Formats: sequence, C-alpha cells, structure tokens
Amino acid sequence: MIENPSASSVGLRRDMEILELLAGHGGGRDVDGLGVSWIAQRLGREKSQVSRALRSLESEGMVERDPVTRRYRLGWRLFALAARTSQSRLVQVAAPFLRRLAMIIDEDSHLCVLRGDSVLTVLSVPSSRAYHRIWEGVAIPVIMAAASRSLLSDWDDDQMRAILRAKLPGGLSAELGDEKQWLADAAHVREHGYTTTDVELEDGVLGVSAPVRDHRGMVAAAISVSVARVRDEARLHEMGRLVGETARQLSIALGLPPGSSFDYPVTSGP
Amino acid sequence: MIENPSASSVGLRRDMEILELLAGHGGGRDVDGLGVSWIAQRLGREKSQVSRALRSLESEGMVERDPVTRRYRLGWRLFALAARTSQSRLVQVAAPFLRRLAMIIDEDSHLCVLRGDSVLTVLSVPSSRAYHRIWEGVAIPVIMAAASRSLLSDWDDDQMRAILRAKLPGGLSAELGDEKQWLADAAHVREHGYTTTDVELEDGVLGVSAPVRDHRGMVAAAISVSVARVRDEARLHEMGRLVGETARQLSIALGLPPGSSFDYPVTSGP
DNA sequence: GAAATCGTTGCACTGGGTGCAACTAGTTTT
DNA sequence: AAAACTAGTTGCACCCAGTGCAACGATTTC
Repeated sequence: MIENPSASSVGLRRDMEILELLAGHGGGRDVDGLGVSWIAQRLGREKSQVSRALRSLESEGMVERDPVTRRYRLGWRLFALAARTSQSRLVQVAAPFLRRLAMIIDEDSHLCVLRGDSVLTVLSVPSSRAYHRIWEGVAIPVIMAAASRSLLSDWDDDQMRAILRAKLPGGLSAELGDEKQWLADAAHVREHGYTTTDVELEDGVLGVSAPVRDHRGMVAAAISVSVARVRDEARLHEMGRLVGETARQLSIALGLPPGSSFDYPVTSGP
Repeated sequence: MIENPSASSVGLRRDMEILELLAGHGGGRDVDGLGVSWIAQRLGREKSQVSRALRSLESEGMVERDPVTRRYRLGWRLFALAARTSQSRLVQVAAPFLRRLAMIIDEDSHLCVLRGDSVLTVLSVPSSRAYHRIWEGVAIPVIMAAASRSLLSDWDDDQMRAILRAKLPGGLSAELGDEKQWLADAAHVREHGYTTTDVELEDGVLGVSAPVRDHRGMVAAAISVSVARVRDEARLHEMGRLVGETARQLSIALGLPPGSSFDYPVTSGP
C-alpha cells in the first residue's frame, strides 16, 4: 500500500470524519443532530461501524445523544478539551480588544491564526449592522484570506512566494492578485503595522488586517476587519491605523515586551 | 476498574487518555507541551504506541507539535470543531434545564444570546399560567432587554458605558435607567451569579437573569425569567439564586470545567 | 398489519494495532 | 573522543480488535 507520510490510523480517521460531520451539520437550522444511518451513508461506511463508533465516542463524552430523537451531536468533553487549546487563551485575551475595536469602527472584526496552509478564524465580533456570517471555527485557504497578508508578513519573500505558488492552482492566480502585490502588502505591514487588501473578497468589501505578536515577537495571529468599501482613502488608512494599534496593544497584553524591536509604532500611510 | 458496560474502543480510549493528559498539563505550567516518553510512562503504555498515536492525532490536527522542543500540545482542530457547533448546541443542551427551571418557579423562562447590539431570544419555555408572549426568534435592543445585564456582565465598565451611551438615543436614557444601575447590576452578577432588573419592562414584571458560560468561560448566553412582581424581596432573591444555579449547571453541561475560576458559587443577596 | 426505516447485535474473518527490540539522533559523562 | 544515557522512531511477528454481512428488534409509515 502507498503510505501517506502523515498517516492516521483507520479508527481515528473514521472518528474524525464523524466528528467533522457533526460539526459541519451543527449550523443546520432544521433539526439538530444526526442519525446513525444518515452518517453511515454520507461517509460510505457500514451502519454497524458507525453505530459502534458513536457508542464509543459517547462513552468518552465526545458526542452525546438526544434521549428522544436518538440523534447524536458533539459532546461536552470535546468542548472541555477545546477550552484548553492555545487558541482558547488567545481568544479570551483578545475578546475585549476586538469588542472595543468593533464598537469604534462598527465593522465586523475577526481574529485569525495560521494553521498549516489555512487561515482559521478563532473569534468573530459582529458589527451592529444586521446579520453577518459567523466565521468562528472555519478555516479557509491562505490565498483567500485577507488576514494572510499580516499573518505571513514576516516570512522571507522566498517562503511567501513559495506558499503562494504552491497554493494557487492555475487559473485562480490571476484574479486573486499577483505576488508583487502580496509582497508589497507584507512590506506595508512591516512598515506601518497594518495593511489593506483591495482584492475583493465579497462585493464592495475591503480587508484591513494587522499582525498580533506573542511574547517572542513572532506573529501569532492577525486582526482582520471587513470594511465596507469607502471612497475616502484617508479614512481607510485611519481605520488601518486603528486596527494596527489594537493589534499592538493586544500583543502587549499577550506578553510582548513593550518597547521591543517588534513593538513598533503604528503609522497611517498608503 | 472492572468493566465499563458502555465500553469504548481500545484505540479511542488511549487517544482520549493522551488528550486528557495534554489538557491537564497544557494549561500553562512550566514548559508547554509533553514529550512522548513522559506520556508513555504516565499512562503505563509502550513508547512506540504513544509515538504512533500522537502522530496520527497530529495528522488530524487534534494535537500539534512544537517543531523545536518536539513536545505535543492540544491542536487547533479541537478548537475549530467546538467553535462551529457551540451555537447550535446551546439550545439543545439548554432545553431540559430551562424546562426544569420553569417547572420549579412556574414563570416564563428564556434563553438569550447577544448578537451584534441586539439580544436574541433563542428559546422560550412558558409557565403553566395562561397565555404569555413567545419571544423566540425576536431580537430586541440591548438596552431594553433584562438579560443584557447578564450578557454584558464581564465586559469592562468602559465598554459597557460605551455601548449604553451609543445605544441610548437621547430621550430614552432617562426612563431606561442610568449607567450606574447597569454597572451595579453587572457587578451583582459577577458577585452573586445573577441579577434582578427592577426596571419595568411590562406592567408588574421583574426580570431575573444569569449568565451562561461556554467551554472557554466566556458568557455565551443568559437565562432570563420574567417574574410577576412580588412583594417579598427575599423570595425574589431566592428565585435569583435558582436561576443562577441553573445557569451554572448549564454552563458545566456545555463544557465549562467545574471548579474553574468562572464556576463561582451562586449566592443569594441583594 | 404489512412494509419500510432505523438502529443494534451475533459471528466468522482478517488486517491493523501491539509489544519487543533494534535503531537513529542528540546530550551528557568519563 | 568514546562511552553512556535519554528521547523518539521503525521493523517485524503475533494476535486481538475492528470489519462486514446478515439477522434481529424497535418504530414509524402507509
């Protein structure tokens, strides 16, 4: 058999597929929870296998079963474990900062981290306006996230080029912006402490992001704000300065020594 | 232990033991993360077994490895799974708690969440008495909801003041109570685990509410009960204690580590 | 009440996990 | 610098746990 270098055991893979399915369908509006047969069919596995796997997962508290509908959903144990991840601490420290930021500029604010070749949003604070999609827990490819510019900002140019080329499957490269723009954006982050992404992610929305550093000065996360397209260039960069300043304060709250070489002043500039 | 009737598969049990160990020692001790041999010894298992299990877990993102120290800690996948479902799970898990509460005190009980600058009621359990308005799916402004006191209870005073001022359009401020009362109510929540709102929302009705925390300890929702105005102050606070205790138990059911700093005892007091 | 759906269980088979030991790699000791 | 020690990975033979099929009980549907 051809070995996957990062191979996972069959049992674990099956369990993870089940958990992922339960998580994915958690946002469903209809009835909540999934039945054994539905999961089995969706996964292309034996009913019996899924039934037994779920019972095991239940006995460990990873899933729980509704006593009446007999449907499964994710369990308390998973949430308890999640609370102990490194992301969890980050979120708790960052929450007040993002709330304040969202209140001031009244736009959706997100906290994103880099995981592998995806950008994971770990905290979303919606603006006061209407309903916006919650991105928490959702991972999107590096090249499609506005926050990537900040997350990758202190990578070598070569490494950045490498990940961009690897992750741009042909045709997409044109519409998603070229390397030069990425490198320029990263440079802007290094100089000014934030960057704006003029690539359209959604209609009429700009991305403003800034890097958050941990105690060692390494980029640990990024604050990303979706800004409704504005004509006023100056106002956009004023927002950028605000995002950058918030990221700087959050970095210090996370243990970045104030005044260190990484704790540079945030300046507003094109 | 002799024999668990609802037995878990061998592989899963081993994986869970590992994850639990990582969770227990990941919470900021000396150095972050655990090594293979240490885990193996602690679990009384073969090194090789632990080594392979951890590699599988890593490939699924359940754990992640520090590239330099080669130590493992809990991974982003746990966080991502939990974040995506905590919302929808809330209602399912909360339902029995609210039903029980409504049965004991025989008043309308509601579960409310904060969305943007509105308070959304996601679950309503009516009392046995006659007709009461159903609030499910209804969003009302923060300043007009009794549950807000609990939902905002661990915000900074500054942030709370900010949202109050921003959302009080002039003339309304007078009749809806002043900032001091809000801050006092929030403080009461932090100290006693619940609060009562003596501002009249409807005729002769008081609002009793308590914060529900998610696995991270953040306020995720609030239980809010409309109590027919009672003369007896002591009875009101006894109800408050009951609401607070229900919210506490619900929090734990949602994954809040029992005994954590957020899991404070609920006390009845003015 | 027949039929369909959903979930669980019994059982023979086999493939993946297990434990031992050898191995590499890094660090400290002599 | 060789030896000794620690940390982690890998090869391999054995064998038990997981697999798939099918039958079964429990509900729901028509």
